[in-house]
Amino acid sequence: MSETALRKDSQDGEEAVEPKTLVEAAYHRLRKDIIEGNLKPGEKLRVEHLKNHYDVGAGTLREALQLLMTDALVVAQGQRGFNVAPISLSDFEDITRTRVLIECEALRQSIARGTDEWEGAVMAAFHRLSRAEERLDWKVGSSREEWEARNKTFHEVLISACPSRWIRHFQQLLYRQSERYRRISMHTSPIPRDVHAEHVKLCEASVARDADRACAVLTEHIIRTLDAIRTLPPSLIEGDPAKLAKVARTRARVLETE
Amino acid sequence: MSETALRKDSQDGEEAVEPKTLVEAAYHRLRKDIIEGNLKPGEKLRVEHLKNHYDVGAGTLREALQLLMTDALVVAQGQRGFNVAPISLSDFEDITRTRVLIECEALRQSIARGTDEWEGAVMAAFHRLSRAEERLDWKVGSSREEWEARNKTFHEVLISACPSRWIRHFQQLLYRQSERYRRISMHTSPIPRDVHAEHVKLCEASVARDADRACAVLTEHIIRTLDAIRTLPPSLIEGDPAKLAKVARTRARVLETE
DNA sequence: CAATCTTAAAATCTCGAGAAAAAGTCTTGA
DNA sequence: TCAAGACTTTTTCTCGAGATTTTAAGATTG
Repeated sequence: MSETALRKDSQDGEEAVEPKTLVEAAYHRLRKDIIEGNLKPGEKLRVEHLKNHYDVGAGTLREALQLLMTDALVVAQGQRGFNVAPISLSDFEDITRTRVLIECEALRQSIARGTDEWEGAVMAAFHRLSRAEERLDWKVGSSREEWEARNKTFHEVLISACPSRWIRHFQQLLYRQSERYRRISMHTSPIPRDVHAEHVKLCEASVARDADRACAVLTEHIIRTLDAIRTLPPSLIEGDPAKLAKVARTRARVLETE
Repeated sequence: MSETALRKDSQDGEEAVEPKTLVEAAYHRLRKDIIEGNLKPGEKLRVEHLKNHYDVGAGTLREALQLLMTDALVVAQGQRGFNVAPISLSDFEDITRTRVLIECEALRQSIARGTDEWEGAVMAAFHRLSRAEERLDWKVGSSREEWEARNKTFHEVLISACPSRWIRHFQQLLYRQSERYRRISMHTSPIPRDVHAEHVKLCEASVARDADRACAVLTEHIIRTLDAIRTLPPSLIEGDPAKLAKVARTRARVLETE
């Protein structure tokens, strides 16, 4: 159904289980399109058009949409259908701050209760991430996707020893949200940070069981993405209602004629 | 749709807006029944039977169920339908600990950024809660419900000055979860704590802008409910699958013949 | 020209029926 | 007595069509 920590099929590190139902499949495809920006923030999601594009019935698509509300990637109001959740700088600031709170707590718990096996998993994930970072070319999509996946895995493994299901659930929610913003910064931001150095320090501090230092590094790490977004032109981030409506209209026509 | 902080219709303190659609109505009724325990934890939710009871179509009920997954009150797996989210002592411990983290952060932010108007609202909510506590009789349902509502409002107002939508969202999620457990302790627990004294201290510290003390009191306050649950016989809390299946069966028949 | 009312179009919401899957039941055999 | 397999029943999942509401456009009036 979803890989959220509160649900049962969540122990996969990299890839989720096979969707068993059309609703799940549509849910995953929609989520991907929203996070990757194929469906723009604030855009109206017309069931009539989308059902053709995703090859499912109207009711099925509606259910997938309802499911996406769980991740706060889709919003709905009364009798006026669904919209992609809008984005804004203030929202991203909120997400970032809250993520610092949640993820640091998760890391603290993980460091406190992690076993040797956990340390090994951290080292392994770090190593795989390092390899991906070595051959990372921002202009090549596949390379970027590989890094993205391994980065996610690394952060997940770091807090995998956190025993709290709710903390992990919130972490996933916020990470997924921030993914949307990171996409924007990756496509446009010209300042390549030394993420590798940050990962090194984070890995070291964690395995050394220095919770305070690890959290400090992690906080820095998370906040830097916020700074990268802050330098972007506001037009990319702000959800101008008029512009969004136009985008939604044109997009709908495109999907219609496909 | 729901009063979650992330959605738009959330500024009502006491009662939500009128449901504009059948899905919303079914969602609210189902949520009420789950929180109040009319639908037992772990119980199977058969669409075929429930749609009669709630007087909606099958698809409509399915959508309401999907929506309830947002609040983690309903779980679903693959092709095997929906279940009420099970409960357990360890889950409640997790909820409580996470709630302490979230709610303290919310209170800190609220105390830091609250205006005089906020102080006034806190005093007002506290006063109304005190009145309800004066005439609180645990054996009278209406009195208990009044207290429950005002208690919720008081805690909501306390953190209403917290500017973070996500923190407020998580707070509502966790509060709603804990409501299920509190119901159990209220119906059976014989140890009436002096909640009023706790509320007094909490209110005083908050208005005095003493964040550290307020959080300490709040932490105590939240954890005490956990202690109350801990004294209960495990049978009330544990979700025995076999027993639950039986309960589900009989309950389904009851609904069917109604 | 702006504002309001009327009319037409599009989109949402809702329902019931049919296909696919799971669970339950019964028979058969060791 | 227990286990395995085939059959039946129940339940879930999916789809398309009709009713209701929102949105857009056009006409009318001050």
